[in-house]
Amino acid sequence: MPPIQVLVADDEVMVRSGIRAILATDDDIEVVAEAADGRRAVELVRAHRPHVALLDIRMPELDGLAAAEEIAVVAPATSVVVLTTFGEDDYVARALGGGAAGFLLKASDPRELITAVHAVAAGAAFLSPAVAHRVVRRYRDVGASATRARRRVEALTDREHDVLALLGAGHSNAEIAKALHVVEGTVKAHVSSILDKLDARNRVQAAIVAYETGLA
Amino acid sequence: MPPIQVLVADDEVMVRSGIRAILATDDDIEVVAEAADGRRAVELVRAHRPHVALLDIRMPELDGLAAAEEIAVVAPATSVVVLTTFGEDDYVARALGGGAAGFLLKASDPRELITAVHAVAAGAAFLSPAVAHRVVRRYRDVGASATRARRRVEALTDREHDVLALLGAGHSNAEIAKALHVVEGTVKAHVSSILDKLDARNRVQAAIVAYETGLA
DNA sequence: GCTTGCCCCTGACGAAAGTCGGGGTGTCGG
DNA sequence: CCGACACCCCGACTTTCGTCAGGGGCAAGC
Repeated sequence: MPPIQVLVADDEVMVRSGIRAILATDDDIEVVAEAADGRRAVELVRAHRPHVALLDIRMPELDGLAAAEEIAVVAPATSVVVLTTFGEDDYVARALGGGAAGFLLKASDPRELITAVHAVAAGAAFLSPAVAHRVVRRYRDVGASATRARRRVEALTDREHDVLALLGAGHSNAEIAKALHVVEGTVKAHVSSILDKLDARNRVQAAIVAYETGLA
Repeated sequence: MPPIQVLVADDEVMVRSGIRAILATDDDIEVVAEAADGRRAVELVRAHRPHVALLDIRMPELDGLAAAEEIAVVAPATSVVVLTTFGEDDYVARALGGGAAGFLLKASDPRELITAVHAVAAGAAFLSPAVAHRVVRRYRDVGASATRARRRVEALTDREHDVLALLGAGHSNAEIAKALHVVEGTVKAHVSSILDKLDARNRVQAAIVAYETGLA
């Protein structure tokens, strides 16, 4: 098969040549361009259409995150790997949200770099160990709690569902009553029943359940 | 370096030998054991301590998900890759939650299999393209709302933070008062101030903010 | 056709939440 | 030194919640 074409972007020459050297050890990878800032990286991606773009976050002009977002728009076929020193949570969220397929720490084993390039070139996601933990944990937490909560919510009647959805959005009983065209007393009774079924002691706990199931 | 030792578990012989054949093309990978069901897979992992365990989800005795969970406990050094036909959301959540580091679809390019083994052996996470989308999307959504909420929470004082955390967990003012060793009136005043700063009309809305920031 | 059970509705009443005004303390700039 | 300010604390008052004890409709089973 044809080699994987890669663009490398980092403001330090040393780092760029280091990455080049590492990637050179793999026959299937070819570095086709280098950029010292984010703006130039985007331009070169437009020109070369590489399979993979390796972007440092800390770069002048346009940082790696902003560059990743632009690349996702102007060259969606190019997979972006974001490279950084720290696995800061906000960075990870923004990188992945912005369309990056990989997130690699500079402290990683050089071989990970090669693996990551192969992975994202194939369309998969690759996350450095330290980063992977957080993403997976969060994914699991959200998924697990949602599943748990969903089971309890299934016991509710249709009307109670309606009430819970509004309750979970932070509405008062009076507001819910108006929305459902009943008097407040009715809503209170429904809420009472909901609390009972969800095993909640007050509406805040019920709201959390609603929130977890995506009702709110 | 020493080759990556791999265990392959699938109830069909054909699939196992197929995987073997694919992995054989990589010099750094060595299949050290095969299992036809989950129970046996766990036993063999205990015995061989391979670097990577490749588990099909659909297996007799113990399915791949349950096996992955057991392996995470009895042999945490072994990285698990879950292999399946469909990227069903519940499967992904359970697999990753159960400690799997990789999730691969059988429809994938065979080369992904090799890349995935390398990736998880290095401690990273590897997700098949289709699966990666979902995980990343969810991660981003959660992260985005958390970031938004976090900004508002920064305006709170230390004490208000404490109160919000307990409030978000569904505790009553009386309970919060007891926990913080103040009288209820004080807590109410704090809550009032929190509602003001968070632009919330009642404690449920405040709780949602707390929940989004991970305070609760 | 009657009972039993479930759902949706309602009003009254005690309990919790939220508002308001205010007191004490520490810190910072005039 | 002394406002001005921010934080934490408190109690009295009003509003909202949550519980309790029902009534009416509707469908399933005897």
